[in-house]
Amino acid sequence: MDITEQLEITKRGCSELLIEAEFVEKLGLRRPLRVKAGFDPTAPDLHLGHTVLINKLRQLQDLGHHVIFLIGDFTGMIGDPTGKNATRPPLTREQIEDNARTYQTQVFKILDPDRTEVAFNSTWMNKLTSGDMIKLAAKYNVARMLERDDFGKRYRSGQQIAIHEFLYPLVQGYDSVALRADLELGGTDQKFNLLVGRELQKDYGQPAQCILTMPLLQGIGGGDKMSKSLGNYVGIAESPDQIFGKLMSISDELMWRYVELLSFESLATLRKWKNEVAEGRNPRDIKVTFAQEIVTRFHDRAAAGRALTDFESRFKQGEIPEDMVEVTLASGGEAMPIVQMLKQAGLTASTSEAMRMIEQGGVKLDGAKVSDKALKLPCGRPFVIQVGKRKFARVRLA
RNA sequence: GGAGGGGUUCCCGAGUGGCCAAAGGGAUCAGACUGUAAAUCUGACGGCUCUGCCUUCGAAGGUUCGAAUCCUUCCCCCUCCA
Repeated sequence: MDITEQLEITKRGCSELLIEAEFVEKLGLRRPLRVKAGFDPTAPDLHLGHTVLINKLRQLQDLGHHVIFLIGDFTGMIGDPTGKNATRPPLTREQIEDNARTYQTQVFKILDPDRTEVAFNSTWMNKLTSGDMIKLAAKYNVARMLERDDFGKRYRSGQQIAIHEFLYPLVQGYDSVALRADLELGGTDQKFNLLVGRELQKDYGQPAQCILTMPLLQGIGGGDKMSKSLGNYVGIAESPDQIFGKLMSISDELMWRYVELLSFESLATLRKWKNEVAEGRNPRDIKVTFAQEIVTRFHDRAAAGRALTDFESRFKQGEIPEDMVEVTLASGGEAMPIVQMLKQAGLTASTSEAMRMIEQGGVKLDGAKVSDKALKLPCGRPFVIQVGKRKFARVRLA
């Protein structure tokens, strides 16, 4: 593939490519480039936000480059300095290996296992002597460290910076030296650390790696970055229905960002889609195609098909989904107030919320809106209860 | 070590003795609209055996008919100086 095309694919969706001219030069070498990306060894439960970077690795892999999936087991002892959790309990060897395995099963849904080298930075870091460590530390100085935004802020505001935190960027940089990386990928927040790698490689007499930073993916609500704690994420281990439904709920505007960063459709196809939408095609169609692609990636084509038909019947035609949670509640043979059922079936967080939902007309029983808060339901036959648009359960009293 | 400022319901943030389950904003949820969405509008947003009752305003005590608001002790955070 010609260099211009490779460059375009590499830059797709990225935040920055440093330094583009150097990268073009490296491509001109006509050999597989060594592409490095580091990952934290803490418990990995990946969501689509994490996959932005991994997708990029995949694209580079498809271009014939050599991807090194680096697990920062040594760096994990330091913990990336965020100022928040400077002291993190060190992981045991066992935990790290366990996490590494989980990582791989998830990551290899995207990356080609045969063309991916998995490395642990403890491999070389544990061999460094104290003397080597001092030599490494001597390569950088405090003023430069303080250029890192996070360190700078903390320094100016008088918050503590532990000495070992300075080692984090150095170790990460040294990894690039040890791996002779040609290109390192990271989130935009990693820019500083990635640049340290460049500097250290020069110090160690190697050509400096190029740097490709990827933006943080926004959550499904737009706005904040996707994160588990904000609840605006799409986990790659989620069910086809969940993934599909969540992706369909994103805004039209955000959809383009998602497609750019998450889809493997070619840039030409993306341009075509945009034109079509500009000419009046319903963006919904694009979203369906895209959501199908993602479900297929983490499950399979059949699951994607099912998720779609399920989704259509549920929302478009207002029908209830085929498979829903089935709950059996013990009532001791007595009829149970519906608010209790809603709570006990996990459809609402409390009976108070159940009351509110009914008041607001958000509760349906066998498809009919419930308006009586005091309604009691008898034992025996199952009821299909719906709360809001998305929550369903088939509940039976025993 | 010294001086000062704070800790309020998911978050930010008002409230300085009763009208406070606590303003306002954000987030979230429901309803309408729609393309399932966004935007917009409406409403909800501690709990319960729900026209009432119970528990919340860093923690524990105390004053008072009555406290998020006053007092005491303790815990935690921040700013400035050394």
